[in-house]
Amino acid sequence: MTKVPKTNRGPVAGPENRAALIAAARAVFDERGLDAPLSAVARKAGVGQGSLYRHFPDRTALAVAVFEENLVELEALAARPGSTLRDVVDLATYQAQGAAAFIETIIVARADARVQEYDARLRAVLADKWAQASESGAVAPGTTSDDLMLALGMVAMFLSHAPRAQRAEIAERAWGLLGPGLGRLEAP
Amino acid sequence: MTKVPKTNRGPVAGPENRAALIAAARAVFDERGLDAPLSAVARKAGVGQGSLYRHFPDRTALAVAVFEENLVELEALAARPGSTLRDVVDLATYQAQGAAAFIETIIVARADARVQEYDARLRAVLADKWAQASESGAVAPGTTSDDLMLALGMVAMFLSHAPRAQRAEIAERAWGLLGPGLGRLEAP
Amino acid sequence: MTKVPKTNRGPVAGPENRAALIAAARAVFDERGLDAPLSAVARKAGVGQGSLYRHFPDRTALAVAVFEENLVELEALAARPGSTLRDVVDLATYQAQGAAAFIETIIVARADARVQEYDARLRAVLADKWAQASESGAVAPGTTSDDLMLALGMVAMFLSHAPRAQRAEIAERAWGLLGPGLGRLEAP
Amino acid sequence: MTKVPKTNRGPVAGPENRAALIAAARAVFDERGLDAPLSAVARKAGVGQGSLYRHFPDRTALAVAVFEENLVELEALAARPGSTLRDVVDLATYQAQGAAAFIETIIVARADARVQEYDARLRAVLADKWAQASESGAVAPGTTSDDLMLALGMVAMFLSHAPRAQRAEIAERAWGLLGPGLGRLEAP
DNA sequence: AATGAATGAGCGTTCATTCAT
DNA sequence: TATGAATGAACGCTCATTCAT
Repeated sequence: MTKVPKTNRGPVAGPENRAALIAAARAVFDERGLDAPLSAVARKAGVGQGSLYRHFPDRTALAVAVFEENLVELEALAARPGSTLRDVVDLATYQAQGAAAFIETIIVARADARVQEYDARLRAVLADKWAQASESGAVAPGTTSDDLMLALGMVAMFLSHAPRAQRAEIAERAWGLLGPGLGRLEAP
Repeated sequence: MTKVPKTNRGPVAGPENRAALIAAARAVFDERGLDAPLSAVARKAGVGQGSLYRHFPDRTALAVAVFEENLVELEALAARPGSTLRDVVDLATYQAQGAAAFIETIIVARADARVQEYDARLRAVLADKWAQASESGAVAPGTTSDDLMLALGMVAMFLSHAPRAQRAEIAERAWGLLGPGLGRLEAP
Repeated sequence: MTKVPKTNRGPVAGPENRAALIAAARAVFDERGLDAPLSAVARKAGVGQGSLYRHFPDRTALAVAVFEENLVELEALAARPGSTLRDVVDLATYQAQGAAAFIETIIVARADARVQEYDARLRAVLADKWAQASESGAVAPGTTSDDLMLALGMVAMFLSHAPRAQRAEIAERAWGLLGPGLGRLEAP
Repeated sequence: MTKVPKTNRGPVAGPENRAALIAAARAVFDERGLDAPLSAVARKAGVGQGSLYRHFPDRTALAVAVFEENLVELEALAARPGSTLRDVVDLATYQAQGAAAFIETIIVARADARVQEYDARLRAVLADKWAQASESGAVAPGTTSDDLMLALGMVAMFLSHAPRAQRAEIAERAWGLLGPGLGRLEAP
């Protein structure tokens, strides 16, 4: 008559669960749309509802976590010696396509502290790279890295509601239109 | 189980109610966000739930009605002799600021027949005006009116989630970035 | 600017509408199930909601009307010289198959005065014919016309929820089981 | 927007709730008719709406649960050495009187997989007992256990809409009529 | 620390019924 | 007299959130 609890692997499971939840969220929201029930994420991650809440108290926390994963990649690329501003923009665009379902969440919650922190970090990466490109004359005169943030925001926002299959093409066309206004972006 | 309705002003109330509902929807969604309860719209319009559903069976119908109101204005402007493509784009941008809360609804429902009809009408207005502007060399070489649709879509989508107070400034900056890629847009 | 009311053919339309409504009710309830909206009946009959209500203030009124149409036929058959009790039962069974969707309504509303009046008339027809059959020894000893009412009720009730395509076969099997308990029912 | 639930007795309440819901359903549907609101069942069971839906996602699930409770009893009786087919039929008839409000639900949903499974189990019990009775010559020649299923269906369906107080008497009269067609049903 | 059943407010939607025209 | 838009209570259902285990 001894009870056999399903599993409770103790503290070690924490980080694993966190990662599993992020991956599950990417999959679930991409498949079932932005307002899929959070319970579906927990189920997909093989984790209880309560654990989801412990790690991510709301949708915004989940979205920020996804973008932070992406941001780490982006910062790494930016730090790589030969990388250009254009490379960074291209990666960000590519990431947006894979995190489309979270974009709106983060835009809506732009006043949230966690989002603002993320935003500042992204802004810093771009500003830094922009300064480099600027020295090489690779940006349009009279523009700033804020313009690039705006452009990226527009592209990301538009991609966020595009059918997955068309995202790449749309992104290319969109940057085609924005290119002349921003500059080459390719530092030598 | 007998119902005692407060008032029933009869069928004449129909068109009035329709207009009241659209106005209420503009107000409610703008104040309370895109997923304000439809019941709030009915209440604000001073109309029963059932009447809301008779006029607008779903959110998309409401959004399309708002955009169709706007489109009539836009078609009138486009038909006015001296008007330029830029005038049309400016009006569309201005309208988007006032209908921000409906933009996402219509983008999400892009496969819906009612939306597609609206989309075709808008596309026609722009294509027509684009052809004029093209003759005067007011558009960037190699671009088409589809590029303008994309640009308008991006701007509108981005405005849709911007705080009302910043929309005008954002729109201006956005078109500033898109201008070089599209052309002057001002037919002589 | 003269208003053109759809149609209002005056009092003459009354009886026509009544018949159209009954026919529409048969069709609609048979297709869409017992709880199809009454508005669908009005629409199918090409008649306003209000007119439906004038003629038939509730579902029961509609059901009773259908059964009264049937009852007229049944009384005519019963009055025809050579007809046997079995003929009457067969016709009633056949009618039940065509009015299946109304049977439950009438059973549920058995306490309603209109239903009781219908019930009494049906009972009278059967009792009369039963008396005839009884003289010829065509009914099982110890049974009464009340037993026949019960049997008919059971068959009708069961048919009321059977798929249309199986009703005839079910009816036959059912009477096959009930036959020995009731008697031949065929007066010479 | 924080919720303050009255109580949450935790997972242990699960099985208790399930039983309470079935009991509540029996009571509520019997008192208030077949289409009593499900919320009334939840309230009577002292359980949240969501819990009702977790246990029984629709009316059919509730009806099947009730009949399965009954079926367990029936199978037990059938397995008892001295029991006759008639005993089984009598118990089923008795059970139908207590579950009257669910009968129609189950008949209407006859295509549902859960109902079909129940149906198959019931059919099996009757077929088994029928075979026994058949050996003793207790069934009418030319009939099969399918005829018994039909008869039981008719009786149950008719009972389902009979006033509680009259059910026992009606059942007796009904089987009185059906008896001669089916046989004695009493194995020695 | 993890689980997942329980909770219940709130949503969209339906439809019997009324009544100005 | 006929029309059909207006009404609004009530339903089924979902899901973010809590908390006993």
